[in-house]
Amino acid sequence: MVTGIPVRERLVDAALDLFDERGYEQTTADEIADRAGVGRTTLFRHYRSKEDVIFPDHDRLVAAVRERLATSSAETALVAVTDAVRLVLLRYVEEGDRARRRYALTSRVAALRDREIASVARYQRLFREFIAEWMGPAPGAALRAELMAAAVVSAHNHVLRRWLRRDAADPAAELDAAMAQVVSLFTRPDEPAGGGSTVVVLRDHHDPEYVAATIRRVLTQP
Amino acid sequence: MVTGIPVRERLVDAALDLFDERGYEQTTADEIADRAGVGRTTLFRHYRSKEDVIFPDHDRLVAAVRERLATSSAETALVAVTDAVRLVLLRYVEEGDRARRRYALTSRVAALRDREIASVARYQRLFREFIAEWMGPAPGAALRAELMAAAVVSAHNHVLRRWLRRDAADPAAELDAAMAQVVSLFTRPDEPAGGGSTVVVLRDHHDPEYVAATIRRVLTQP
DNA sequence: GAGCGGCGCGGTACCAAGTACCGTTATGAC
DNA sequence: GTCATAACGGTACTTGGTACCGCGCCGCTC
Repeated sequence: MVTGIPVRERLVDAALDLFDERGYEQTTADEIADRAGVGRTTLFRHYRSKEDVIFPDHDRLVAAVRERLATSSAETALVAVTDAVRLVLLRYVEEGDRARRRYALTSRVAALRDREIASVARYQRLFREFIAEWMGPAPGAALRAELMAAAVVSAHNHVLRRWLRRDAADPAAELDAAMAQVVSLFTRPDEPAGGGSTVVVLRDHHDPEYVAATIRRVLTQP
Repeated sequence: MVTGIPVRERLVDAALDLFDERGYEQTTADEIADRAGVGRTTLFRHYRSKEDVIFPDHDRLVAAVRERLATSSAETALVAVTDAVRLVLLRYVEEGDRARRRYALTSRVAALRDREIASVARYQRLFREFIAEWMGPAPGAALRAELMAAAVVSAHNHVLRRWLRRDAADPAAELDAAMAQVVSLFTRPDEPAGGGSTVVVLRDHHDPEYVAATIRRVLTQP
């Protein structure tokens, strides 16, 4: 082969192009392999299935999330959760245009949408288990953990979709704000009932202006 | 045919039995049809896919949920949501043992678990759209609606799983309690800040004792 | 009772995803 | 030069799912 572009990349490009041109179901694995200049066998050697070609390595990302969650104490649990979910968001954002093309496909093709949802559910499960362990065996904690995990993932999805639709200029900041809202939602009832305390979780290397802006955003749109 | 049992039922029983005996992937569509005493064509005439055999008519249930949500005003929105999600729970509970067998399968087989998750996501989408419309175009409402829809579905899943594991004697009551917690979670911040108001949403035909018990449960395990 | 139209069913053939296996080629170590 | 390894391609096979055709059964009409 003349091209220096790796096989995996060529396959992804070929698949995305063909899915756009002819639709997902109408595109056969042979055609993808042909356009990428490889055999059908090679396609399935690199990707487990036809869907897998356009989905990133979720397994690796799930592992990264698990790792980030594992390195945290009880005090830093919420920071770990926020960091971990930001990890996922940034992975998408790094993909840039490719993530947007995938989003356009998942919006049209039910099979791909289901696949995406199943992937997200794995993150949610991770968060649920982590939060449940963090909350301990108190009565009602299991439900609270499940609700909070769902909220975390939903916040992520919300911001991600906004970014995919080009409605979010600074997705990381929006995620921080959304996560702050989630955290406040689930920690407020346990507060001393002072009425209106808000918890904001941020990474440690933001500049003060950014922190101020984020806090302002959280407080002005509760 | 001698048996008076409908074909669809025979297919479901055959599929569940075979999945238990040999596992899901190891069971072929031919075998299911054979055991049910019909041809392979007939199987795919009644069910769109091999998975579909053991999953209930989600389409019909989704339609029922949509219908229940549609018949509600702004004041009764939360009651409609609670009723609708209870509709889904009770549909599972009515299935009884069959739901439990399916649960055992979805716990083992990744493909079936993904399928189940995708189905649940459709309910969640319905709730999200309904709640978003109910909340209106206020800033931050879209996120709040998404969080609340996720919480509603999670509450349902939590109770459902407890019932499937035989940990819930009265799933309807538990769902009421869980939903009350969800509603309070998302309505408390808008309250006059009196500190500790709890909203309980119940069906209108419960007897007073039941109402009292539910309220007690909600207040004692916040 | 003869015809007749709809309906549920079975069989065959076909398509495409995914798997298993084998042969080929290139690359690099010794 | 030889051998080992890894990546690739081709062929054949299994299986889920679709399309199509033909058969038998039931009820209806005349």
